[in-house]
Amino acid sequence: MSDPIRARSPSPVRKVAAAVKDSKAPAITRAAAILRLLGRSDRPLGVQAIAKELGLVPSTCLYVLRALAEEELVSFDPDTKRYALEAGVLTLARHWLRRDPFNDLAQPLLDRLAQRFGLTMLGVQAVGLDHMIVVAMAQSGSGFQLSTQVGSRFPALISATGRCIAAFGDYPETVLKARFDQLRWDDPPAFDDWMAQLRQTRAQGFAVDEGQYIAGVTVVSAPVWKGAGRPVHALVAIGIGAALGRELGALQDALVEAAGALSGQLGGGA
Amino acid sequence: MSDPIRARSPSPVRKVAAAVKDSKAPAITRAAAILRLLGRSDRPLGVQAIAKELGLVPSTCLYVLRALAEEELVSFDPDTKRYALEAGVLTLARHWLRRDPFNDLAQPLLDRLAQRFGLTMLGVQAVGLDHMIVVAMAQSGSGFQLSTQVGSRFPALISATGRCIAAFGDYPETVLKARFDQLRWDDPPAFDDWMAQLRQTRAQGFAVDEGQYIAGVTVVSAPVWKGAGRPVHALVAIGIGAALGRELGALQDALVEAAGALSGQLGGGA
DNA sequence: GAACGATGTTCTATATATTGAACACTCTGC
DNA sequence: GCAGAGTGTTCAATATATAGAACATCGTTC
Repeated sequence: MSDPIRARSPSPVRKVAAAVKDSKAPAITRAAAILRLLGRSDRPLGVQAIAKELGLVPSTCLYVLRALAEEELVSFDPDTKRYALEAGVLTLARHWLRRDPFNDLAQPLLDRLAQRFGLTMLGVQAVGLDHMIVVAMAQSGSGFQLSTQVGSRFPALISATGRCIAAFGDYPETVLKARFDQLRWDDPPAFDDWMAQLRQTRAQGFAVDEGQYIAGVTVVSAPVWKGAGRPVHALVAIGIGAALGRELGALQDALVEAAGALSGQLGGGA
Repeated sequence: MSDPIRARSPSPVRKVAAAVKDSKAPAITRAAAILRLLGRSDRPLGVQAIAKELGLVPSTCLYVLRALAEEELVSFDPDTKRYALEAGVLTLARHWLRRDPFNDLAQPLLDRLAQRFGLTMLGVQAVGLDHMIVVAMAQSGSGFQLSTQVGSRFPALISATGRCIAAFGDYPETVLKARFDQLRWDDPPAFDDWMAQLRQTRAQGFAVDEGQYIAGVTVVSAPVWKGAGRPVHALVAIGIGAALGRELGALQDALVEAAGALSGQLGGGA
C-alpha cells in the first residue's frame, strides 16, 4: 500500500538528518519535523512510521513524542498507540495572532473591502524571502469565491504580493534572481519583464498580477509598513479576472488607501 | 521597573526546572516553555530575559532559540536581538484544524445558531481533565456580545461544558473532586449539588450554567461524540442571562439537535 | 571619554540524551 | 495453537548537548 506522505514530500529524511547534525539543539529540530509530519498526515501515526519517515531512531522518536505529548502539542491515544497534533498548537497560534496588531487592525478593513467588491481579501505576512503566510482573511460570502485558509503558505516572491515584497525589500538582484527561478507560475513572466514590473510597483505603490500566477485570476496587492525598513505585511485582493473588469481601478485605489491607513496606525509609512 | 510577565505567572521557573529534569528530551520542554513565554509576552524578549524568567542557562537558551528560529517558530530581529513568536505556529495550527473534521462541520451549525438566537456560539474540545480549548466560534454580530477567541483555554470542568465533560466521561468521583476543588466560580456550587447536576445532565443530554461561572451569564452546552467512549467535543451557547429569558427552552432543543446531528456525521453517538 | 554594567555570544569539560540492541507484546496467517 | 513479523518499549554504553565561565560588544553614566 502506498504511503501518501512519502508520495507527497520527496525526501524529508535527508533534510531532517542534515538539520539535526548542524543544530546545537537537535531535539528541537526533530520535534519540529515530527510536528510538521503529523500536520501533513491526515491520520494519526505510530512511532515506527514517524521514525521511518523522518529517518529517526525509534527510541529517540519515542522520547521526543512523549515530551511533545507532555507539552500538549501532540496527542497520544493509549489504545491505538498513535500520535497526532494536539490543540496546544492552536493556543500558540492564538498568542501569535494577538501579539501582532496587524491582525486585529487589518480584519475590519478586509471585511469592508471584501463586502464592497465581492471578492476574497487576505492579510499576508512575509517571512524573509522564503515564503509568505496568510494571517487574515475575509470573504464576501456571495457567489463563487477563491478560497484560502489562514495559515497557508506561498513562496515569497509569487504573484502580486511577491512583486511588492521584491519591489520594496531592497534586495540584490542576484538574490532575487535565484529565488525567482524557483517559482512556478501558470504563465511565467521573463525575469527582465518582472524586474520592470518591480519598478512600476515601486512607482505606483501597489502590484497587480493578471492571470500569471493562476490563469484567469487577478491579484492586487499593496504593502503595509509597520516601521522603517522593508514592509512585512500586505493587503491582497483576489478575484476572477473577468468578473473584476471595470472595477479594477476602484479596487486598486481602495486597496492602496486601506494599506496606507493601516501603515499609519502601525507607525510605519514611507 | 516591574516585569509584567513575572507579575502574571507566579513561578514558571520551578515548573520548567522540574519538567526538564524528568524528561528524556529536555530541550523540547525548554522549547515549549520558551514558546509559551513568548506567547504571553506582548513585546519581543532578549536571551537573558527569557533565560532569567524560566530559570535556564543563557547559553542553552540561546541554542534553543536558534533552533526554534531555524524552524520558523520564533522570529529573530538581528538589530534588537529580540525574539518573538513567528508565523510558523499558525501553519501548525491550520494543519491541526484541518485534521479534525469537527472544526469544519461545526462551523456552519454554530453560525446558524448564533444568528438565530443572537448570541455567541463556541465549538470546544476537551484535553483530558486539564482543560478545554475553544476551536471554533460564531457571533451574531448585533448588539453586545460576550467574546472569546479561538485557542482560548478554560479549566476542563468549569461551567456547563465542564458538567458535560464530567457527566459523560465516566471518571471516578475522587478524581472529579480533586479537580473540582481547584475551580474558580463567581458563585461556586457545592460538590454534592454539582454531582446531582451531573446526573441531571446525563438524563437530559445537555448542561446549563446560570450565572455560576460568570455572574449574569448563562451557558448551555451539549456534548458531541466522535466515536465510542467519552465525548471530546461540545457545542456551547453563551448569552446574557437576562436577555435569553423565554428563548432558553428553544435554545436548548436546538443545541441538542445540532450536537446530535454532528455526532451522527462524525460517526459517534450514544 | 573612560569605566561601568548589561547583554549577546563563544568555548570546553562533563553530565546526559541518544543510540542500537534486547525485550515484551499484539496481531496475522497457517 | 503456534510461529512469525510487526509494533512499542526498556536498557546500558557512548557520542554529544549542556552548563558555567570567559570573551566580545553594546549603551550608559559619571
